[in-house]
Amino acid sequence: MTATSQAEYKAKARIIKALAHPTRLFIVDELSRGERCVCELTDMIGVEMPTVSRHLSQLKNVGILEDEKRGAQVFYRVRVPCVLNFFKCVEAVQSNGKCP
Amino acid sequence: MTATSQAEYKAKARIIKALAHPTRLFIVDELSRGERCVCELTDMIGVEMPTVSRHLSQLKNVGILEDEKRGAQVFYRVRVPCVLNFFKCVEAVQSNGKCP
DNA sequence: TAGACATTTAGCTAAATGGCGAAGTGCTGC
DNA sequence: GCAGCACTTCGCCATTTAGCTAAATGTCTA
Repeated sequence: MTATSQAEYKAKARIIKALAHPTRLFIVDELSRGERCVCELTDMIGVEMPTVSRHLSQLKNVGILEDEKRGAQVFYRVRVPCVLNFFKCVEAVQSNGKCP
Repeated sequence: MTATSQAEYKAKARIIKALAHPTRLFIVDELSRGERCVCELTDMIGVEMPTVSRHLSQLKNVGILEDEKRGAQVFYRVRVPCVLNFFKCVEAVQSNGKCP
């Protein structure tokens, strides 16, 4: 593995890692149905707002989500919808191995 | 988020987490071109064999890879090819956000 | 059966991660 | 202007992760 391709795998891994957490997976799934503000997501998830905020930052920093401030609230939405395809493939891994 | 769906997200996150590492991403990419034994992969990657073996175990444990022992060697291959689609989507995240 | 090779497992350490509460920032409405 | 809400950042701690070396397991061949 060359130094260059090593750096490329690292960059890609960083994006996948952003999805590799139950709470962040829930967030992406929920936002696939439309934008939500941080407080709405916090109500749905069982953790404190600072924690939710940090999960959202991670997803935004790698480019999966984008945010928009409207008044005192910040609304998040999915910027790259194809990440939702991950769910189907993950289900294939979980069950029979037959890809969709 | 109900306890049930929490458990489901956790199970899915575990699979995605298995992919969320540069070395494991390289392994999956390399095995997409055909099976390889542990020593071949170790030669390509710049880390010790025990480390490679543990990466392989993680990918196998979640069901992404399967292995076959032939003589003294163990060959690994991809069990669920659709995980390769992740690469294209990750590239979309990296660039313009346009899904493939 | 002994020695060499391929792989996995175990034990250790350093670094990263995820949670919390407290504190800081910024907008809104009184 | 200040009280209150929405959100982010900070500092802390517990847990997990990834690497290493050493040791264990399994296979082949002389």
